[in-house]
Amino acid sequence: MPQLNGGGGDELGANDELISFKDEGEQEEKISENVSAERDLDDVKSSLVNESENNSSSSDSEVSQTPPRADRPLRRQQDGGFFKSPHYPGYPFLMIPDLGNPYLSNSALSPSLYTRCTFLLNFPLLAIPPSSPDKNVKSNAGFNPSNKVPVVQHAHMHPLTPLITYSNEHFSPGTPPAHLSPEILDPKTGIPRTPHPSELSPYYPLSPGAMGQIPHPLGWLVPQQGQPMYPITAGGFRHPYQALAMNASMSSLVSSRFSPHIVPHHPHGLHQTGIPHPAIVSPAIKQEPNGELSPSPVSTKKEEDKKPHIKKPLNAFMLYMKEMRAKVVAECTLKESAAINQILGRRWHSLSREEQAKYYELARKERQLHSQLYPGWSARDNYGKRKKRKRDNKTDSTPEDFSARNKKPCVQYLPQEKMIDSPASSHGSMLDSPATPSVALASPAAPAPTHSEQAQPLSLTTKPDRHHHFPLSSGRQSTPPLLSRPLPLASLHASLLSPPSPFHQAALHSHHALFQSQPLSLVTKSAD
DNA sequence: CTTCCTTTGAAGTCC
DNA sequence: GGACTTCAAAGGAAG
Repeated sequence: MPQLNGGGGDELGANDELISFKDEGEQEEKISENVSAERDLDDVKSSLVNESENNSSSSDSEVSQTPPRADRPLRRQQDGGFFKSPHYPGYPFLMIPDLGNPYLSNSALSPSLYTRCTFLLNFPLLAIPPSSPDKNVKSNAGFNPSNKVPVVQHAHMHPLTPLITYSNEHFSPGTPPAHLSPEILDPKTGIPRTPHPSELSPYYPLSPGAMGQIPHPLGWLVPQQGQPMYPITAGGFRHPYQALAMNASMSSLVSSRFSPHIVPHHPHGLHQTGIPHPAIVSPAIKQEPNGELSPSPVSTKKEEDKKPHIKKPLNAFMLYMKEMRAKVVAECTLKESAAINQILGRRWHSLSREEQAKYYELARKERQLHSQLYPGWSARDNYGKRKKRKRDNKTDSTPEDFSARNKKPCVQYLPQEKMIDSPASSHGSMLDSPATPSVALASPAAPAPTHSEQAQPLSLTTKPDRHHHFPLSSGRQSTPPLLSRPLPLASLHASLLSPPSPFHQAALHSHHALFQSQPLSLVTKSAD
């Protein structure tokens, strides 16, 4: 359990330490790679175009390509993939695929597999000279080349803010009241108390003045207009969270902002705290999506069934996924979450320490808040709520078992290579928490992508067998990953697996500039 | 309609 | 304390 910041702002210092080592070579490497990437861009483009044109008669040697859907790129442009995710925090620019990154040249992706990725075609931003990312950021802040990029963005919007939301619909980049800073409940007394400065995240070093401008990191707690958004039904509010009590005028606001799913109108829909936290998913409500919450005649349900389902707080990776999914989906025609998640998993490993640290910090706050909202909640409460997942193939999984379980053979996937190791798997996720910078510093920068992936066979399904490097890590992956259903992963553009591009770094730069007093060396370098 | 897939991390259980 | 299990999100695919 990550401890709270012990030393008031120490984490910042820690982050600085983290940052100092970071990307010294990586960023330069990226830059140089980008140079060469430009050189390859034409090839990539032409390759992409050619294959896009020809993929209707895709080669039979290709890896299980799903039938090409000519409508995909067009449709995506029409419906606007980015807007599909209302929470998408986005940066005011596109993440330009790092064509020179090791994933491109080293990954399991064949260039011929770009076919399903249309981002190059969809994002004319690629034509923008990469010389001045900052300029691009500004100049493109309101530019929406394909109606896929959110152009309306609060100037001070925290890129990660929406991640805090348990449900997208709760988030609104409004201006939170300063009094809604994370309220700390004394775990013993249950009495709200002002959080000690050391308990506040370094990522939200918000002065009281700044609080009025920057959306609350815990967005779901903060409504538009700076009003608390806890819906209170009559007598429903009996949470010790007194400081979060809302005035009566909120109910109307809440009613308009919350769907019936979220704003239950009967006591059963409320968590025992009286606060319909977005993490709460009431089974009863789920059953009546139209909002008719009339007491079920079948009230014979067990008390447990009536309990709202309090979801687990999202971990760092989940938060990252929520943010990045839309981007990946927008950049690629792939829609299968399983495939997207593989990409995201790799990109996660490719994140720098401080980038991951942000999510770890957010996740820590999530857990903290979650534990405050639901003091008695335990992850165990949700055990068994889901259907029993089929047993992991890691245990006594024999080839027979595997083939029996899986409907499709994965013949096209090469045998799992032991060395397949995602770039950052060298320790990336082992970065438990920013609170333990010493551990994080123990080994050099995560990304160092490479050698191992260079030899990686043509398969994206080769999930890094971290076990080889982290015998202490979860045994979940103790056996080579087996793919039961061949996903068209190989058709992903390698760049989707790449670490954030310099443009992304620039976004982080902007972000940090807004939210941190100290500049990050990493972005400073990248700005060069 | 339900389950699977896939990812990482947190937290739970079991030995 | 290590190994293992479950669940969190997501949405297309498959049964």
